[in-house]
This record gives sequence, C-alpha cells and structure tokens, in this order.
Amino acid sequence: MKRASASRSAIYAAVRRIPIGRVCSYGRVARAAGLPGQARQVGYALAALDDLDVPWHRVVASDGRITLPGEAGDRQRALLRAEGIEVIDGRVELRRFLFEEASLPG
DNA sequence: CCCATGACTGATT
DNA sequence: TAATCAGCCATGG
Repeated sequence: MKRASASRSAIYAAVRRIPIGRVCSYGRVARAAGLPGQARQVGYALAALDDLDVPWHRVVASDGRITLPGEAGDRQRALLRAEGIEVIDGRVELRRFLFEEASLPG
C-alpha cells in the first residue's frame, strides 16, 4: 500500500470535514487543504484512496457533476442519494447542497 | 529528464 | 447549457 504524502493527508482531512448531506468541489477541497489550484491532485489522491473513513463521494466537480468514470460514478450517485442529496442527470444542485468550508489546512 | 495521463477549473465562445 | 482551451501538477514509464 502506498504511503500518503503530507499533501494527500491534508486533502483527506479536508474531505472528512464535509458534513453528511453536503458536497464540496475538488477545487474547494484543494483550497481547504492549502493547495489552491490543485484540484486535479484532489482527484488523484482520492483515486488512490484506501481509507474508508474518507467520504470521497461528497466531492464533485465545480459545476456539481459527478466526473468519476465507470461504475464508480454509479456508486457515488447511490451514496449521495443515500444521504438525501438529489442527483439529477449526473449532477448535484450546488445551490442546495454545496458545503463551503474555510480555506484552512489541516 | 521527457512524455503521457488524469475523480479539475475558469474563461471564452 | 455545451464545447474548447490553456493552466495546473503528481505519478509512472
């Protein structure tokens, strides 16, 4: 198993702060983790995730879309719906479910 | 070191 | 709303 870098740990910490029933975008998570402009790294970190305590499914693209490929996307949609989040046509209504967390690392 | 890839984003058209 | 494009950067070959 790969060891998590400091940046990845910060990313995971930020994702863990997203409350149930809310979502956050990759870019916002990156900022909250102290890595502004590195949204792709968030996706990369989540792709390599093996820590089940991280609610990765609450992270969507900046326009609310589920950009996760293949069956994993279906899994994410199911998990979101299970938390009461509406997913219409592969996307979440950010106006209702976006969680805006502080840009604080750790 | 170079190159390709990717769970992205913001601006522009 | 959708399509394009440039910028972003860790990871692996």
